[in-house]
Amino acid sequence: MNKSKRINSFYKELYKRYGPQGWWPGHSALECILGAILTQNTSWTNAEKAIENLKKENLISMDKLALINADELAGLIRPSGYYNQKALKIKRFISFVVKNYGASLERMLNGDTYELRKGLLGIKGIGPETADTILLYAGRLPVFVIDAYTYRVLSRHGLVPEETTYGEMQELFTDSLPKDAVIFNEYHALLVKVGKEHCKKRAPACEGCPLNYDPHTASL
DNA sequence: GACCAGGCACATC
DNA sequence: GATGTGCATGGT
Repeated sequence: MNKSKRINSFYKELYKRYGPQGWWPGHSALECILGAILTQNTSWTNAEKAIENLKKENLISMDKLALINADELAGLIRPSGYYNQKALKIKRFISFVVKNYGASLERMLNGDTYELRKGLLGIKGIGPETADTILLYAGRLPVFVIDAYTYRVLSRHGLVPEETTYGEMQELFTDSLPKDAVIFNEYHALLVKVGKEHCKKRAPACEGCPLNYDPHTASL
């Protein structure tokens, strides 16, 4: 079985076992974007607490976030960790949208995807994972998100070598799957799910993994 | 108390 | 190019 087929059958197997995840609908594009920044190297539950604080203050708004100062913002997003850094990241992102898209997320997300990705990567504090998360989850654009779970689950199942780069891994998914944001969303969510349950960082390779995937026989 | 959690930038060799 | 470090809270 070639690489693309493995990527496809792995998805089918995960989907069969865990079903649709319906992940991260988020109530708005802006909320998804804030979540993408706030969850950097942080559990989603902590990022969620920070989002709740912003909601309480009615701050999920381009205008409000443009006006608030970074220190006050930092205080509100404290539970997400790295709060001083993240407050600056959010402010820089807002400035980017104001400057380039007249403060309109819709205008931002409806332009050329490749150009937008480059622009997002130009913002200090937004790297490839965060940029792609914004494109996929806020923009519903067919861009595959690679994260720590993706690396771990795929390498432990022998689907890619350990040293695979972000770009290489993304290319593998992009070239193997239909270019569909819904599938990319589901697949990524399923990888996080199985990663959390059966592919923990310290545990020996895939102890108790229900997938029982053997890369040599490619039995999936 | 150590370790982990849906990263990223920057310094140094 | 690889490797190390700061950023920080909250759960296990």
